[in-house]
Amino acid sequence: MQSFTEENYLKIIYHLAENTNNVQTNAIAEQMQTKPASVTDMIKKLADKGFIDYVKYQGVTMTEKGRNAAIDIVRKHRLWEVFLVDKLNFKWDEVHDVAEELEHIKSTALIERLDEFLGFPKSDPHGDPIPDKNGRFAKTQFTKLIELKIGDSGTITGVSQHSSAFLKHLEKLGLTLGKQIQINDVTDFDGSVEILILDKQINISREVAKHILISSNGKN
Amino acid sequence: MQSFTEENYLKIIYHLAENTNNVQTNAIAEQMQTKPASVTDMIKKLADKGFIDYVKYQGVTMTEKGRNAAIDIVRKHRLWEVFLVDKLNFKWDEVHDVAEELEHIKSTALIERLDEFLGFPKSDPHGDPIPDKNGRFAKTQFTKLIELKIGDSGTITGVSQHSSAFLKHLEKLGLTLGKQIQINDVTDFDGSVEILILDKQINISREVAKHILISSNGKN
DNA sequence: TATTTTTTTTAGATTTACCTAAAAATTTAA
DNA sequence: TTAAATTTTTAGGTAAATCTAAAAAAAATA
Ligand SMILES: [Mn+2]
Ligand SMILES: [Mn+2]
Ligand SMILES: [Mn+2]
Ligand SMILES: [Mn+2]
Repeated sequence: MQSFTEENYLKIIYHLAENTNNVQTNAIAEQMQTKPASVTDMIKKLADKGFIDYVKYQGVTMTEKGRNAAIDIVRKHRLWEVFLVDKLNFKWDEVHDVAEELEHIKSTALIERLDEFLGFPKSDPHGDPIPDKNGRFAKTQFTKLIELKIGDSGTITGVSQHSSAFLKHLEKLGLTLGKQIQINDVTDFDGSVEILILDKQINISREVAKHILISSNGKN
Repeated sequence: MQSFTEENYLKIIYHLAENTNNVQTNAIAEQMQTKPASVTDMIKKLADKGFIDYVKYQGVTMTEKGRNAAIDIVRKHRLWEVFLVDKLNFKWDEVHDVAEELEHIKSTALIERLDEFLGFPKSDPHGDPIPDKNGRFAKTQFTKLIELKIGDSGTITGVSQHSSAFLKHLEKLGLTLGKQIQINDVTDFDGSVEILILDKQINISREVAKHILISSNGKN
C-alpha cells in the first residue's frame, strides 16, 4: 500500500505518460508543485518499489504494476466526482479538489459499492472515462475544438482543463457536455472562434477552444 | 487546519474527556496505539495551537476550540457511517475503519450536503448521536445492560464497543438497535445474564452485557 | 515519612517528504 | 565540435511524527 504522496506521484506520472514516452523530472515537479530534487528522491523510491522504470537522466516510464495502481486512483477520483455531482448536487467545477482527497481512501469494498450505487457510470462529470474494477475503459477519440475547420460540427464530450475558473466560464457560455456546436468562423485578428450553439452565435478565445473536446459528427 | 494525526489526537482526547477531567498521557498513548513519549510531544503542540490546556505531569483538558474541532470530526465520522450503511449497504460492523479515513476529508460543503442527502440523521448505525453543523447534539441517557436488575426491560439503543467481532456477535444473537429486551435472570456462577428477546430466551456473558446500552422503559 | 512503583518527560535517533545550492550529465546552439 | 543553456542529480539540511532509553516527578505503599 502506498502513501498519499506516492499515489499522487503515480497518478501524475501516469497522466504525463499519456503524452510522452519518457516522463521528465521537471514535468513531474511542475505538476506536483514541488522541486526537481524532490522528484528525483521520489522516483528512486517508486522505482525501488517497482511502480516505474527509471534510468538516471532519461526520465521514467510506468511498469504494469504502476499503471494498474494509477488507474485505480483515477477510477476512484472519477467515481467520487460522479457521486458529488449526481448525488450531492455539486457543480462540475466544484468537485475536483474534494475528489483529490477522496481518491486516497483505501477500501476496495467502498469503491465497488459506490460504483454500483452510482449505476456503474462510464464517464465522469468532465467527460473522462471511468475505468471498471479491472482497470479497463474505452479510450475515446476526441478532437480539440481549436482543430476543427469552418463548417465542422460536433458534440462537446470533454474538457482538458479542470480548473474551476475554466469550467464556470464554459457553464456561463452554455458550453456544457452533450451540447451540439458548429464552427461558423475563425477570426483572423486573434484566432478566436465563432461557434454556433443552439442557434445562438458566440465567440470564444483560442485558449478556451484548446480545452474543449469534441466528438465530431463528420468533418465539413 | 490540522493534520490527520492532530485530528486523531483531538478526537481521542475528546472521547477520553467524556469520562475524566484530566486526560492522562498513558491513556492517550493506549488509544493512539503509540508511546507515551510521542504523546508528550504531540500534546505540547496541540496546547501551543490552543486546542487543549496542558500542565506538565497533570494531563490535559480540552479548550472550547479543541472541543469544537473534535465534535466536527465526530460529526463527519458518524455521518459517513450512516452513508455507508444506508446508501452503500454496509453492515454496522464494517463501517468504522472506513469512516476513520473519511472523517478527515476537509470540505464543509461536502459534509453539509452529505447530511442533507442522508436526511439529517440524528444517530449513527451504533446509536451514537450525530452533532448538527453547530456542534449540538442530544446527550442521551443510557443504562448499561449489565446494570439492569431482574425484571427490568428496555430497548437496545447503543453499544459502547465498536469492534467488528463484538458487533457481528450481537448481530448473530439478534441484539440489534431497537430490539426490546427484558432481564429474566442473572447466573450466580459467572454473572452471565439471561435475557428475553422476542419471546426467546438467550444467555449473554457479562462482557457482552457491559457494552450494550439500554434506554429503559421503566425499572422493575 | 521513606521507599517503591507508576507515570510522565527529556534526550537523542530515525523516517518521510521536502528544501537549497552546487555538481554532473545531456541537449541545443554557435 | 566546442561552448552555452538546460535538465537532472547529489550533498547536506529541515520539520513532522515517531521511537528507545534514561531521568524526573507524582502517586501508592509500607
Ligand atoms: Mn478531477
Ligand atoms: Mn474529472
Ligand atoms: Mn465508528
Ligand atoms: Mn459509530
